[in-house]
Amino acid sequence: MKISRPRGTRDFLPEDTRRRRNVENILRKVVRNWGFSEIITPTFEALELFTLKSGDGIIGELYNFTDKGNRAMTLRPELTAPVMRMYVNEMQANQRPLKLFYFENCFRYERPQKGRFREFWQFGVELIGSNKIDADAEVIALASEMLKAVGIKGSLHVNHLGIIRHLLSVLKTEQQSRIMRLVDKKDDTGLVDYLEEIDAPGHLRLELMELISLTGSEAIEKARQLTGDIPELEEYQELLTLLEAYGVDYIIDFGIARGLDYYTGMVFEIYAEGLGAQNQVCGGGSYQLIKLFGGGDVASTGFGLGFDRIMEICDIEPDDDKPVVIIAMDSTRIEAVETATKLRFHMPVYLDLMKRSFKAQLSYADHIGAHYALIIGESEVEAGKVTLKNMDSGKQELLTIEEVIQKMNC
RNA sequence: GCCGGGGUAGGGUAGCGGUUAUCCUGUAGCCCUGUGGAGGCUACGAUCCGAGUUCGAUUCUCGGUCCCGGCCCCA
Repeated sequence: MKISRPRGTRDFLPEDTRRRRNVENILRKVVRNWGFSEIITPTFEALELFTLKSGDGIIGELYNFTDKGNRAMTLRPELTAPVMRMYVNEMQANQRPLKLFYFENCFRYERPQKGRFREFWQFGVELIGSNKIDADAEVIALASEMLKAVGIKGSLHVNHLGIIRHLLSVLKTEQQSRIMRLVDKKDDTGLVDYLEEIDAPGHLRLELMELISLTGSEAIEKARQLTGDIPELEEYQELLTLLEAYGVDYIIDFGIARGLDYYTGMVFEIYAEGLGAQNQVCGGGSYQLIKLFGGGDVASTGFGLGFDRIMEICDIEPDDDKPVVIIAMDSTRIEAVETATKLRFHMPVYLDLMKRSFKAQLSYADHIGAHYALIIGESEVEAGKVTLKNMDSGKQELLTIEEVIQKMNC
């Protein structure tokens, strides 16, 4: 009986895994250098954690189940909620800001397509405890730096929701969120229809439609003409100034809304090319979720990077790990094992496990792309040395094990 | 949940009603029991699943499933 892999999941072969781990570690290094600490949360959580955040509607998109104690559980579909839950459970007394990051797999019951899987990996950052624009700026700059570190050019779109919210403040809360969702989807006709439906004031319609179309260097000034001098606009300007100091290229985009109610101010998204319909590689903003999970009124800002999408367009290759292949005769197998054991403290070593002929062992070394073969035959054993053969040049020399270690630069 | 395009050895493919199901690559071994990469030889290995049409289906029809892309959704 042949069992196939579950839909939307992937097997990562040795080469894929090496590439992924490599990129993953590059990202980790960057984030650590920005002063963030890695955390791990459970692979499954109480279902309520996510319905509380996103509504019952998401259950259809979850890998949820009832456990043997009749508890409603789910594999995590994302990590922001778990991290906030962890904060509320364990870290409320910690000094702020808390700078946390994670790299974990998530699960969503969705139709797979390019850059979208049922099991996927998210690399995310959450900065908890600061509601200052400085925190927002640092988080955006970090996202931008991470992508740069793995050689991805993306376009970064930033917005400050305070401005659109100011404009909409005359409307009811639920009308506001409906509008935000339509803006997020870039559904202009839907938006016009809805404004008509709720009979929004004419000037508001015009101002809103103009605001969300604003982008580019003049955008702030144009927005000011629409809203007048408001603190949110000041703050936005301050954010942009900081981003320039960080050396981040950004695009002002009043059309970024992120569709969800818990975003409070700054929001951003990064798009990359070569990904088809799913071209967003990063999204984030400042939000208020901690209160929802029973904690205090603590602001956070963070983002998630779609690691699989990054891998799709990232062409960074890991360094060769210079393996050495030991080639022995049947009569020198014991010495070969002993030598391998010593060398394995210093380098990757292959030993023949197939009882192959001398020639076939050498051929194997060639096939796996080894740069060095180490010949241990009877004459080498007699001399108490080994023959190191350079597979590229074909040259070989008789050396002691210590000399081999030194020569291999370990 | 919906729409489109696809499933032939491990990978890449040809055949499109009757073939020992093609070729390349791969893997194991031999030619060649202390020197690899080339070549030759041998072996291994496939029609996604199930129904239907037919004397006969890899080929045609339907259903399922999986893959690819898109819609919806995107926390």
